[in-house]
Amino acid sequence: MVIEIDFNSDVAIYMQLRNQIVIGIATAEIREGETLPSVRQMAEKIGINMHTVNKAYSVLRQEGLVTIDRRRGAVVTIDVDKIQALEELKGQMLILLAKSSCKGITRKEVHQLIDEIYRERQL
Amino acid sequence: MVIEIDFNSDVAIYMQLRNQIVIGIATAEIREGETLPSVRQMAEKIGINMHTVNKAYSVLRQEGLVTIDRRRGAVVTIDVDKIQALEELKGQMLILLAKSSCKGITRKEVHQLIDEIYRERQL
DNA sequence: GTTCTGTGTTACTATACATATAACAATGCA
DNA sequence: TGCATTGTTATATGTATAGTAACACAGAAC
Repeated sequence: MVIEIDFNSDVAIYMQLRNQIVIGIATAEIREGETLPSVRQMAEKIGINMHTVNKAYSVLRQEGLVTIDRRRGAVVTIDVDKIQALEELKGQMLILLAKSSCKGITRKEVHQLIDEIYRERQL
Repeated sequence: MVIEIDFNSDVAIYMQLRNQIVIGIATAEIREGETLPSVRQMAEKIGINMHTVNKAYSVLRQEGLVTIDRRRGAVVTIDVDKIQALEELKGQMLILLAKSSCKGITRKEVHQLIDEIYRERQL
């Protein structure tokens, strides 16, 4: 799994990493039960600090996507709480849609964009 | 326009304010050409610091939703760059969809949720 | 014209978060 | 046992968030 960090982005490094791992899990590039590289390995691979990787893994744990264990490291273990996930999605989606609506993007275009993303990324 | 801030949220206050103003513009509760309350008025109304409001307004300016002028304050002036808006939307939507997909939310459910949001909030 | 009020802006401060370095503690293997 | 690898803790530093106080400009009131 290739991970690319944009150091000029205003998105925090640990968040960029978290996002790409989430995408990796969603696209089955990383499967449930598999172990993520150790914080040191991952850190060296992408040229950031071990601690920043640790933070990303912690966020993933808090989001119920991995479990962390001193022996095995971070294992992809999805804890599905669909109701909470839907609520969360709704709140964040509202903000995205509102901004888009201001910019003249229609409901139809949003639906098309979503299908496009599912198709392109094989979600 | 009623604005509510959750001081226990992990979302920054200025971002919560920005979000609610974006929703206000999207739902035409605030129309193009109208002026937002002055930073002091808004700050007092919702019980936060003037400077935090200023930050929210600055973000809105950077996003091309308002223009700021020492005389008139913050005026809703939408600068439509649809191509850029679509690109931005796509990037953020991908992350949302990936997370949702991990949690077992289907493409169909996403489409339904979007229609639900448009209906409920009259976007 | 002068004063007063209201506007955003700037300077400065305190706190929290993001990121990094170094040392630590626990586990597993040779 | 001794070594290597794991996540963790302690500490430091730069950046972002949020706040207080003082400023400078524009317009209204007088």
